[in-house]
Amino acid sequence: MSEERRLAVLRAIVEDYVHTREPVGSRVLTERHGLGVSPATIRNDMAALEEAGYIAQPHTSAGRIPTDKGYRLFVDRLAEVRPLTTPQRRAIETFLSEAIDMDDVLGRAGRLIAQLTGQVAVVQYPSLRLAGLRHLELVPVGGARLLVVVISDSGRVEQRFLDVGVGPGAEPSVVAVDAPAGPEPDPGALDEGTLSVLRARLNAAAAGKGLEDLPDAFAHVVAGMDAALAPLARGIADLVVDTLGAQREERIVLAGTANLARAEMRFEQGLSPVLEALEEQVVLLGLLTELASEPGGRVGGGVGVRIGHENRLDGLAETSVVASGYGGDGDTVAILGSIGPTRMDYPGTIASVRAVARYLSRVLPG
Amino acid sequence: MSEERRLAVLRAIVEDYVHTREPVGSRVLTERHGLGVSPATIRNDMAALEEAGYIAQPHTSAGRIPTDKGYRLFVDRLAEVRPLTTPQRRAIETFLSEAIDMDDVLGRAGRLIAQLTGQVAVVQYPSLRLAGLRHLELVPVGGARLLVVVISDSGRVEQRFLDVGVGPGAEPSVVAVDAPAGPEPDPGALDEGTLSVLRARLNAAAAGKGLEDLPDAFAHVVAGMDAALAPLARGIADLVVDTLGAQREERIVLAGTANLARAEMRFEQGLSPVLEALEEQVVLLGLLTELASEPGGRVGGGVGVRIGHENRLDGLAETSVVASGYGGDGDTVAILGSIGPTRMDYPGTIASVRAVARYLSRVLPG
DNA sequence: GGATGGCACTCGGGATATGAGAGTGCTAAG
DNA sequence: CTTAGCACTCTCATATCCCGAGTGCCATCC
Repeated sequence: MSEERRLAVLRAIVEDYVHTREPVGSRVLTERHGLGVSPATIRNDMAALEEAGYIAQPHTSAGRIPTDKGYRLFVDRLAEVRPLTTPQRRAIETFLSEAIDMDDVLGRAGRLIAQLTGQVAVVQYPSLRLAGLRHLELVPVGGARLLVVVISDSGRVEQRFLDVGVGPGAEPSVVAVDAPAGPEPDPGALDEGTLSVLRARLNAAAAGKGLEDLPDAFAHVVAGMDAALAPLARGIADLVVDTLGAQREERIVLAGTANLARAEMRFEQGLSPVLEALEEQVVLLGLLTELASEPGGRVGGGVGVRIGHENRLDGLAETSVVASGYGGDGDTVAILGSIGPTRMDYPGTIASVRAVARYLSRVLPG
Repeated sequence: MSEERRLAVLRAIVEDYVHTREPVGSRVLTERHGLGVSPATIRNDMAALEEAGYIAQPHTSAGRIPTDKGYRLFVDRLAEVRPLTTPQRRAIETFLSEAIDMDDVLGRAGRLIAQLTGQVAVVQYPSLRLAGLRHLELVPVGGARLLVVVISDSGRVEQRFLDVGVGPGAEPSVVAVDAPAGPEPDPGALDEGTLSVLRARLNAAAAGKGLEDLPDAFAHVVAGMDAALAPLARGIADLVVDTLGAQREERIVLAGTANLARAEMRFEQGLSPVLEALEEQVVLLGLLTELASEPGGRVGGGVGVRIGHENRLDGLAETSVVASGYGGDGDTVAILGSIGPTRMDYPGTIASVRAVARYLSRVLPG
């Protein structure tokens, strides 16, 4: 009862099950994989594997299927890395290099992963790097609202609404819903001249400053201002600092949700829980972050794998997540990955995720 | 065999079927709706309605279900408008007014519609209004790429990558994939000084100009430039004009896809075709545009309804789309809507879509 | 001691039969 | 024009059966 053969049996079970989607019995195991022993022998090994919790049978007298634990062993020790083919790599590079802007890059990355893996892809927007302010633009928009556009040195662009006339702070209060449509005579300080002054002073104050120096620089500007303008200036300054300092970016893009409905993806519980989990972007984001940052459960190349119940989310109990960080200079600024049934092609998925992550890291603004 | 009663029967069939999701027979029709006649009478009416193509029976001796044509008649002439309750309106306003920026507004609008209708929501990003250039920012990003940020007078912000060192034009060519990661010594004209000059001149040239005057203004700048810089300047100028002039914005956001998997939504063909159709954003966008712009097939308040096969998309043959334009000053700048099974609550869906569209129109930068 | 062949046993799932119920169309009468 | 009665049709749910795949165990062999 050699240990190696038992592992070989487990690998064969995983590969066969992933391929056929049906519980695999001792007979087909000996036939389809060159194990060189009889079904009876395999049965003994399978009994041992089941005892150890690596495989299970859906019901008595059916074939065996791998458990989460079995997949885990497979991923950690048995899976052979299967690098992408050169044409595949080339296709990735071509497709991504055609992107027109950042949104497009991430959208394409998602579609790419979805297509390569046949599963759902999830791509997190890169967090705003801690970087200086490159330009601040103020645009008045309908009513008493101001659009504050922040462009950082690293090339990130963020927009925020600011309700004027109310107190400063990042949380705008409820806008008056009864206000007539269209621009109205500005009650306060929204005329172009004022805005120009504000914009010029704030930009000048921020020029060349690092993020840590911004609050002081802005405070100076605010202090040297008319009493009438000071509150507005302070509101803007706070908003900018807040925006630049916000570490995590909450947006993620999904792609390939249609793959969930494909016949290959029969989930026991149906796909409602999965779809619901995918819509809980905040939770999903937490999962990804956790996954990318934990030292354990990772395979080569910075790719992390969470299998079945290892995901805390109930909705993803029947799925596995393969994710990798990506980012400009080797440090992870965001995460992207693929989500599919636990019965997935792990080597292929890992290779695809890694390839796209690497390419993104290379091409993204550092 | 009064005409009104026949229509009443049709209305009752639609309402009952929408409610119970089961073919409705003559008996329950008389019981649940106060029609005041016997089942036999109803049967005669139903025979006539079937003859006219408004209803059909899934198989002999089952109840009747409305056809697309039947729904159409219902929507056009029989549906009673059912305005939202005041608390509902208030919830919409509160939830949307908490949005932090444009992305957030549209995301919230989508989730709102999805939740109100229990269906899939689709929200198109507003097209870039034809407006002047407010500010142009140039940020060098890793390698030979330039990030061009365009802020228009109307508050729209667009970002585009531009590969430098290659010809001008909006289509960047394939970036060299073998380039080492990280910033490299700029081969051409990407140093800060040069960029400052370019930015200053281009911004100055554009100040106060309308969109139509931009090309000329930029051409002047380019003409007065060093031969070394002229190509880059022209590249940027072209990109900006192209970006501002692009009429249609391709992005849309979806929300509530999880609703598709709910038990209430059993589609004959399964949901694969639906999910696939939803992923074809370009086609979907075409559908929405068409829907919002056609004069026919609209009900009150600018809301358009497409029922079943009226959608050209095969994947949406079993679904109806309820959509409305929205936009700042009464003119439609983008579209939003809800997609669900043809057997949907039309009055409720129409009311929800209209309410959100109206609120967005009122609150969005004009 | 591990590998193998034989064998009785279990169980899921497909095919078939059956019956109940809902609904219809038609006809004749009010 | 409406209504009651009636024979007919068809779906769906239930029950039953049977086949085959697969197992566990035991005796045997190398």
